[in-house]
Amino acid sequence: MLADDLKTAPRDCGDCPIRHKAVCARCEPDELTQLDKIKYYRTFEAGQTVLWAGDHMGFVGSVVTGIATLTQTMEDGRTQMVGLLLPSDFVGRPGREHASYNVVATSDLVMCCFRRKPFEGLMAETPHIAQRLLEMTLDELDAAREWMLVLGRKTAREKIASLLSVIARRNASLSLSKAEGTMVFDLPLTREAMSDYLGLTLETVSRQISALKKDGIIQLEGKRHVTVPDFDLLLDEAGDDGDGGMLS
Amino acid sequence: MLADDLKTAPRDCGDCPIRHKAVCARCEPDELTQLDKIKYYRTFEAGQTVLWAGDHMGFVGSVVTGIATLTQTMEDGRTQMVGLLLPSDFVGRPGREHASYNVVATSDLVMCCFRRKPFEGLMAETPHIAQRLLEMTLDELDAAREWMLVLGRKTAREKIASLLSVIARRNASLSLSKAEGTMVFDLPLTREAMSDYLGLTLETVSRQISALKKDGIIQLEGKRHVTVPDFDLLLDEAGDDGDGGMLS
DNA sequence: CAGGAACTTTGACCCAGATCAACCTGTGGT
DNA sequence: ACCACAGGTTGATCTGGGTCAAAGTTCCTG
Repeated sequence: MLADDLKTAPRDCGDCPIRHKAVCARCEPDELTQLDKIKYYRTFEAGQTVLWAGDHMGFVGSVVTGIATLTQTMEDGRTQMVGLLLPSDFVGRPGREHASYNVVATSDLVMCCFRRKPFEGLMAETPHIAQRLLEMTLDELDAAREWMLVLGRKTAREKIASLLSVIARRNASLSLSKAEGTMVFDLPLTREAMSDYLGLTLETVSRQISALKKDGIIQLEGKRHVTVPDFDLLLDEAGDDGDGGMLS
Repeated sequence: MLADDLKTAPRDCGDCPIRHKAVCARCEPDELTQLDKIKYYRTFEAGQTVLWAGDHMGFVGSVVTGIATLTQTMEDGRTQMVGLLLPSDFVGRPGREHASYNVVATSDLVMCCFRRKPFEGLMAETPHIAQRLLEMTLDELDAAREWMLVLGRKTAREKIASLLSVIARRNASLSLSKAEGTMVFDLPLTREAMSDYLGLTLETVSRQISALKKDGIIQLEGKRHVTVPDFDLLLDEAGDDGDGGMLS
């Protein structure tokens, strides 16, 4: 299965599914050629740790397919997820020797990696890369701040509804459809991972999901497959104002 | 008093107290001349709102002196601080028409503003500005993620100790001294602002500060002047591992 | 197809922090 | 000098979500 992934991993940037969204999105063909020289693919199985906080980082890179989590842990084991890495998201910080967070593959994962030193050199010469990275970092900062409101001020039910609406909205944008009306998707996270994202216990996550189901806000088939009959109802439960946080 | 601030505001970038830390830190003299053409100073009194979320933003800029807060509010009034803006911190997002957060001056405030459109143009031509902004944004993202752990997983006492240690550490870095041993500083925030930062009520903030005082972790003169006899003890209370989060 | 292991749900109980309320303290205005 | 008021403290009580415990589901693996 890993061998399969390696075989099906894009060899050519032209075929790459994240070509227009990743850190290389703005690159011209010649810049892409440069990047191509220092890139290589790595695959990870679901559950595998990509990086431990404090590890030396020889590379930076982009998630091509699959999902990974960025987590921080206290000595006594309390864990907080601080980022959810989806296809096109960037891992690592140019100029930084050591990883700041744990990166764990939640599903099978393919990453497009660049050796760090050459990448930093390329970044200094190629404004298109730095520009795109700035834009992506600003987006991540907005997402992190949005999440601070969720963590600091929302109730357990609102937290769950917020997470579901984020996942639903992202799924819609992948399939190029609007975030409205009936929506169907699969949860990419276990109850425990959700609890780490939301600053709750897994029992509370389970209870609140059951409650939303009972109230008809969502429907469940199995543990992971979710149907949202009316997206606006879900947004009401999340306590967000109407606009859905889409500012520009 | 406002007139005073205006008079004492630096007219020349050479004298500017944030020259080596702000978004202009990397600029060459000629680049600085360009920036100088589109810059102007604005002052705000303590308590004044600099920007409302959703406002049209005609400018971006840097905090020169004073302190401001970045907050997000839900319709029912629940408020979460998502950033604390200190001298040299940047306000606004290039390319974004409207403010995403409320910006409120916590103390009297002087800002160095740039008209947004010309600034965006300059950024495209001057890699030094974009480079520095990327670096600053990555630092803010790290700070936001650190705060997600505080909000999601720490107890009230740990939250207070975390906030105090952040403030103490920052004060130390301003006075170029090490963060260790006995430290003395003033709280730049009201109890209510602290509660908005930490996702607590102001009563809980007050109680936990009293508890830390009773336990000898801190001493108080008046409401704002804090003495930390042993910084390591405070860090223990914050639940942080020894390293203090200084990764690079 | 039995036996696990990982994940999930549900119930009973408890407690940290919220809420409601009273009072204290310092500062500026008239 | 007095008052008003913003900011802060402290007490009493309540409750949302945590903790502990048990059992149900799904999916492997032998």
